Amino acid sequence: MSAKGFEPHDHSVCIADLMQHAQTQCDAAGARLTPVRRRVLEILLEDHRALGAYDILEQLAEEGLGTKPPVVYRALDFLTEQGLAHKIERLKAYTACTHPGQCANHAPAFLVCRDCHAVSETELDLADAPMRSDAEGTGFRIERIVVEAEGLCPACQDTPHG
Amino acid sequence: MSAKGFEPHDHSVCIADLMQHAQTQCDAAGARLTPVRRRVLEILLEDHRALGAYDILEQLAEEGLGTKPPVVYRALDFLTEQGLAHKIERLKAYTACTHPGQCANHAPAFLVCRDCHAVSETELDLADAPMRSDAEGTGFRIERIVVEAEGLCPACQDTPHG
DNA sequence: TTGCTAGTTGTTACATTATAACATATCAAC
DNA sequence: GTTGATATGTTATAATGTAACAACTAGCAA
Repeated sequence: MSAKGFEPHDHSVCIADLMQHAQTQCDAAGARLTPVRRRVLEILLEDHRALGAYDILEQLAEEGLGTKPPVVYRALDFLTEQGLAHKIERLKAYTACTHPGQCANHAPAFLVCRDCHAVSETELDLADAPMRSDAEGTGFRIERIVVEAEGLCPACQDTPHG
Repeated sequence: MSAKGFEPHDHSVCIADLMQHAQTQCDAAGARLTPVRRRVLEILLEDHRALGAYDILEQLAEEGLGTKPPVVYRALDFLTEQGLAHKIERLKAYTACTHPGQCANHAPAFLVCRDCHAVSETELDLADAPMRSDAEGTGFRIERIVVEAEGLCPACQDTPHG
């Protein structure tokens, strides 16, 4: 699977696969995918979009899973630490990882629709990261790379505010 | 302390050049580099670092140039629209552009020290942007690319919290 | 069983970042 | 000097995020 956000696919299978992977990975890591954490991941997976922390919290509240900001921020911290979700810095919003288990030599890179916040994720090979040579020349030690391309997804080019 | 690519340089010349360029560019564009805007740019240029909006505002306040958030945010909006400053999304902070006039076919890319917030800017050729092929394949229209490599600058590798 | 430990959740309170909206002032052209 | 556009001053509040501590829970050991 490459950038799949904007391409049709069987999304229920997509969700099931990623939830399954999440459970497996947490088991292997000795981490606990508790009800809140699991539900936050499910909410993020409902759509390939970025959601604000308070949007997620609203859903949790409706379902009786928590009403205060720390609840959702802690779940998001857990999920991002496990590599199961990512923050889209540009939007201050969060999205489920669609390339789990590929974080070793890769950095996630995103296509982000500025209109509907749809997100498509691909992986960037760290070996040929753009500014790698600059970093090496100056002795800067890169730990993490944020790559976010902002623009309009196909749907929003046709019907803005979709 | 200054870091242009984290390399030593005559920073007073660096500042003078960039201020001169800013003035020229604003004149050409029919934009007004007013006292507040000019001063904000100068503050950003004092160091090759990213500063929070409220840090800048604090300086403006000391100098009697403004005390309320909109003052600094409006100046920053102006400067970023003119391509004279950039926002480092990852830090919610702002830095002066060190490659003015190169925004046509290039996207700025940053090395950002997570410790001292020093910033080094390079330009990325949009033609070989990482996710370009993905975007073209799906019909996504890229308008802007955020590239921020976070890590430790040489100085902070030696003396954390420098 | 009891109680310990580590991790998770609940809650209060607050910090930080950012913007909407409207009044006032200034500039630049006519 | 009037006018229209642009810039600034100000109030108020929105949106995002965190520190700190109390309460609960699961797993485990005595």
